[in-house]
Amino acid sequence: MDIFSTLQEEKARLSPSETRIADILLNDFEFAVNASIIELAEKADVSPPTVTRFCRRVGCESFSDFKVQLARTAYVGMRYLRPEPKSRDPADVAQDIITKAQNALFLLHRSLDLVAIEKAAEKLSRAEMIYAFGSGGNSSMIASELQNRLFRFGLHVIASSDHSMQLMMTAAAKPTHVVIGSSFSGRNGELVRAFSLARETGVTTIALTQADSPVAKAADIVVPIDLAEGNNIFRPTSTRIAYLAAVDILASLVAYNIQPQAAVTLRRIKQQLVAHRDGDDRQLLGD
Amino acid sequence: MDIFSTLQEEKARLSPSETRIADILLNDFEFAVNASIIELAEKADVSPPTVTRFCRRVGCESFSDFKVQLARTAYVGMRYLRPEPKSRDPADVAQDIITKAQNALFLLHRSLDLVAIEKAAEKLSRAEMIYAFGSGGNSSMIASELQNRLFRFGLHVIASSDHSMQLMMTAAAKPTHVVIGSSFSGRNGELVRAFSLARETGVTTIALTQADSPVAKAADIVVPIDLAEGNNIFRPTSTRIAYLAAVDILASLVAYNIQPQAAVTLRRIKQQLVAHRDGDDRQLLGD
DNA sequence: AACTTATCACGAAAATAATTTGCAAGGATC
DNA sequence: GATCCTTGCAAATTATTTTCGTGATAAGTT
Repeated sequence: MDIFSTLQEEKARLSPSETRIADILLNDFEFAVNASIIELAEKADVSPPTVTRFCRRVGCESFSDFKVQLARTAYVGMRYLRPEPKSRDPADVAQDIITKAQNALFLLHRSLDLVAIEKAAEKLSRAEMIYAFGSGGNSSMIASELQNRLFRFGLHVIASSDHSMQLMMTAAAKPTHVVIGSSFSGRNGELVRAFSLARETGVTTIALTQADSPVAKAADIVVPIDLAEGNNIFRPTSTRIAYLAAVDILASLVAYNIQPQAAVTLRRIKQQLVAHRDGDDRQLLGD
Repeated sequence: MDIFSTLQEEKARLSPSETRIADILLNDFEFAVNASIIELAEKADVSPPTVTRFCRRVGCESFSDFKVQLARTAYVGMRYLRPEPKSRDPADVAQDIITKAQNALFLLHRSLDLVAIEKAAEKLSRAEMIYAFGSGGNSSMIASELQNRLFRFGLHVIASSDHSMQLMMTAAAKPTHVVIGSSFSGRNGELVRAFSLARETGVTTIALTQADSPVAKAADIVVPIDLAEGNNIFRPTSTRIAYLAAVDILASLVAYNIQPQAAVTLRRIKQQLVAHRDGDDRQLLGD
């Protein structure tokens, strides 16, 4: 699929010469994408045929195919090997943040559990009422985001970041309702409690959280979001961007599921907005 | 710098044969990155040398350099030319959303006004009080995000998505305060009013919005966020991801500006959280 | 223990394929 | 009609792959 995963998997089984080639890829990637097979071979102290064999080994047709694959994944998939921003220069900070965000999306995409997300979309589409829970700044944003996205399709959603309210709402929920909760850490004890309560009443629960975490274990359907380590805890945005994208995918699937109803509601919302603004209908739905 | 910008710029000056090559790149990009120079030449109905010349024209050393460049930018920078998701299959929907999000980040990075963003960070760092305004679901999220990020550095921030409150707060603001507002459409009339009011009192105003829009014109410092067309108005997330990344960059710069103070506050917040949870201190700051 | 035999990694050289260069013909433009 | 640009042809160059053979290591055999 992509070279770097393959490299990771195959690493152990590589021969000494091949290992030297792999090292060059990891250490001097810029050189590797621009080099010809001969230059690469020389630098790795191997013969060109060995390079060709290496390419085949990691799943490419040929050396040129290999270079294309390399260049393609590297743009997003590779840079996270780069540690912290080089300097405090705004350009570097920006570059660093953008790269990490793109990388978070890349990793999310790779690890996405489509079956779970489809199942979740299915449940949400049929829900008579949806409760979106989350706390702590990040997850509360995801909860409002769920509300913001789903009400547009004519679904009934209420978001809450208030533990007590969450419990009361869950207690009042019926089996035709759905509770969906987000927890970046997976250790939001109050959310676990709400999920357990829901389970007693037969209310379906969906969690957007780390796999195998307490929150995940308490939910019926888990949409796992596991990003590799290295996310600076003081800079949560890249993780959050991954969550947002997951919500986006979920909401889009829900929209497709309930197409006609969603279209009508969206059109009405849009008419309101256009009338309110200056008649420009190419603008986003919601400022 | 990257091929697609060059292509955009050069497009008009290309000869007929070169135009045919360019068309293939745009229409059948997958073919183009995998093809050899001969295959590409055949498909474009030109001779291989013409392809080589074309590569030079768009700023590459050679054909292979060209392919690397192509593969490199294309992964994120190109796919937005692809219209809608190919199908409703979850995998396609996910791929489409991730690609668009990455692309939004790519475009943001390219068009970022670093000078403006640095100036904004400067003002925010020194502000005695910060008001973060935004409405409409998307921008209100950005406003809370600003609050969520900046309070962690020990700054005094209050976010509001309520027009009347925004006006009252602005009226009460002092010249040492800063008003920062977000508007995706740039046409939030109430925000324009708040900005104008602030200007009368000498309060600095910062806008995160489309360049040259009414909101932008009303602000002292504009951090323009202009993403190319083609963002489905029913799916605002990719635009919002760009805004979030912009906020992230802004907040990081502010953090660097006020380093010691920020570090102290962050540490205290973290202690609270760790004590409250199970002592695991590698988790994100805020769930 | 010594001797096959098989297997594999690897490089040299040959064969093949791809890419570039030089040059000339055909058009367009002034 | 002169000039410039575009383009393709063919040769030259360069890059890549294949083939084949060597040497090393491991496994089996006497």
